[in-house]
Amino acid sequence: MDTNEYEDFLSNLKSYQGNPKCFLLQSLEILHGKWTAKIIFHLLKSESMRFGDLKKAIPAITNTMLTTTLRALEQQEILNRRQYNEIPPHVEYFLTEKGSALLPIFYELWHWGKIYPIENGISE
Amino acid sequence: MDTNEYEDFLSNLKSYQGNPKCFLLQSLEILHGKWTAKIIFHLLKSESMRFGDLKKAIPAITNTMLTTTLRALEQQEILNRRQYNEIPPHVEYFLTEKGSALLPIFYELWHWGKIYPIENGISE
DNA sequence: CTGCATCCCGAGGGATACTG
DNA sequence: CAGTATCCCTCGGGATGCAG
Repeated sequence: MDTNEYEDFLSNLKSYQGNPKCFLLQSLEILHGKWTAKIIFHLLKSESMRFGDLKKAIPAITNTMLTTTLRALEQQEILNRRQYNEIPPHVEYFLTEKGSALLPIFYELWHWGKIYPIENGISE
Repeated sequence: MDTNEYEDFLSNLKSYQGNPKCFLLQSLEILHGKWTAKIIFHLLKSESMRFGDLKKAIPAITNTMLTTTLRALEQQEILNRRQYNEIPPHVEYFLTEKGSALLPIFYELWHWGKIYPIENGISE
């Protein structure tokens, strides 16, 4: 973690006066969907995954939601779609640089959750 | 950022095989509400705030949602409620240690959003 | 000032079946 | 294999009014 950068953040935080361009809250919107984080999570550890791989990794997700979420993430340039023109179809999804840069956020979330575990554990 | 801790995280990430106790995704649930992050955000910079202060800081929120979100955060021990038995009523909200520990997550979100700004800026 | 009660709405998400 | 097409429904959130 860059110390100067961190100071910058703190001073920005303190001086915030309702500024609409708030990086922080915008970033959070990226992760808002029910499945968004799970998909990014699996792509962070696997370089690239096919549609079916993601379905296997996240059994509860439906085709519709997987497609919808993937499309949304693609549009936000979090991930890319690589299509091989074969029969049967073969499509791979992988994080962009922007998507991979989410790793530190995931680390901090993990770290926080480890220190302050949730009592009412989430079942699924 | 602790390097050993980070290595731990990476190895956990790689070896994840559908483990239901996923700190990462549980932590994310904390921030899911529409107003949750905004409230924490304002408390991070102000030590303590009254109900009315939060309403002024987040004009778009309704009484109902402010109350609901505050109660939820209180139950999760993110913040505490201090009530002064005065007329008129006087209540203050402030982050717990657990709540304050969210700061690094907010820093990383801010940092990421600064590097990769969102084109279709969020209006409000 | 700080909230609760009530009623209401729509978007986000789910189920199922079908296709190139 | 990798999706579309439809239809359906829950529930998170909004509006308004009242109360201690």
